[in-house]
Amino acid sequence: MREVRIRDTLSGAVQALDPGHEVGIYACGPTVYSRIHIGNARPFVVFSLFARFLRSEGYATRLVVNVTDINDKIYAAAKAAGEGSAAFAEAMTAAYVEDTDRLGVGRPDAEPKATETVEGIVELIGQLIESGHAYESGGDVYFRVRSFPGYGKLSNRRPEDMDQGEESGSASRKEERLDFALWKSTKEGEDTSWESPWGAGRPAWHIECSVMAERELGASFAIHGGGSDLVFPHHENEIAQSESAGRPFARVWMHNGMVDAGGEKMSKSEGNIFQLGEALDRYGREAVVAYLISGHYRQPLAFGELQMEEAVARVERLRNFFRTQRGPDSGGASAEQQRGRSGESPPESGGEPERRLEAFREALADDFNTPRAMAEVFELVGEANRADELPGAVAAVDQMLDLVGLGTLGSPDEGGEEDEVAARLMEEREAARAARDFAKADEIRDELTSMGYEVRDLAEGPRLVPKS
RNA sequence: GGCGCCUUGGCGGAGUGGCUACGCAGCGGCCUGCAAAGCCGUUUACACCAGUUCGAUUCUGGUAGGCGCCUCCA
Repeated sequence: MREVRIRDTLSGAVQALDPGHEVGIYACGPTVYSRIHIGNARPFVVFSLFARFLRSEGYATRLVVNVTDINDKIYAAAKAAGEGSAAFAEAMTAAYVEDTDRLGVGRPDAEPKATETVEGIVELIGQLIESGHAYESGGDVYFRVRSFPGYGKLSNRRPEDMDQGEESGSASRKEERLDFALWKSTKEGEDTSWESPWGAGRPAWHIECSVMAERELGASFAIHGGGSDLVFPHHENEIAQSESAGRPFARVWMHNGMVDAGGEKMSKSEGNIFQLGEALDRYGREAVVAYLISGHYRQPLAFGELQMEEAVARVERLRNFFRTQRGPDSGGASAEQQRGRSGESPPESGGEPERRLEAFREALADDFNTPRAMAEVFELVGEANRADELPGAVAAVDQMLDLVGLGTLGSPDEGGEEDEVAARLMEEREAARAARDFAKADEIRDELTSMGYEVRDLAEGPRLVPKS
């Protein structure tokens, strides 16, 4: 177990995780009012892989990613779709799970929903009212911001500079402009509501995360994560709600940068979105994951056709590494038989592969620096390609890639249905080549190409590769 | 206006007070019947101006430009 350090948004300092305690991670998930886009996938991938890395280092880790399924936009979107908002939210939640499943980085340990947390929310709001941190007004409940001296510490702002910016209509119910809603009374046209001491209504944004994080991870958990656009007001408000109620909250705040398209943040309201499902269809899951880890999680990441094609090429280079390193016969072998992780011996002690693997892990331990880690992978790939033999290289690369959700690249190509036909054609082609009948050999290659195969004549013999 | 971040070679993107990041693309080779894969070479990269320093892309100050949040947002 090595020391893992993370840059903390709150203190601005790099903090080492406490190996003595469970590392509870709460990462804000999506509000389910539409299909998610590439930008939404970034935190999902980053935190899933970070949790995977921590586990591999021996940290007891628990990852929680919530689903916010109560929200103004859900009512609006459901109405536009002519559906009930509950059914709409359920359908969108299912779509979110389906899309993120396809990323192949696993599911979080818990995925609580706002709709299943209302009881706890009502309880917390009650406590805040009792202690004077919140007040009821016309069926709504608001948080009294000036009652919490720490307000602004996460986003580094002074309350007097802020403006919660709600429409002037509802603002009149608040004591002060910067107070924010904890509970909203049911409005005209809203088809879901919950009973509360303040009448029928629903939780406002922010409060559900305070409750779900504590319920799943206990008070004072290790890491709270999410997109950098949530720092204010969302996370600032979570701190205010929880700490005002005497409940210690997250110890470290970890925020990922935005994915931007055309120099601007990708967001649903900007309309410059690229849906995750479409990206998966078009480029494949490995390329999408490889793209998302190609930059440091805290920095903005440029998105575009060029970037995705580059990710495809990068992933293909890694596939080629396994194909050539494993020799000409592995192409058609069964997947289980050729599994690198089980089959190949671990990297030799003290050898180059082991040094690269070590550097890879160290890069991840240093504020989860995935681009630096990937540079180690490519360095080792280059070294192995150059060397006649580099024992342990395949196993080391496979281990590194597995850690960042790209372990499938080490799997041999799946044989297609035309396998037998293709094999026979290959034999015919070899016969033709032996007879120096290259016209016929090229004809057969064209035929194989149309079947979706690429033919590579290696020094050790010919090789069929499914075209990606 | 307030707070924060950023400006690296054609593109993406790390990093460091003095040593080739890495990937993609281009160009020229090697290998090959051809092609692919792989390998080798390649286009004086660190926005600008000062300062600190033996030495700065890397630290300090300023200038210009960009981005994010301050309203829903991963």
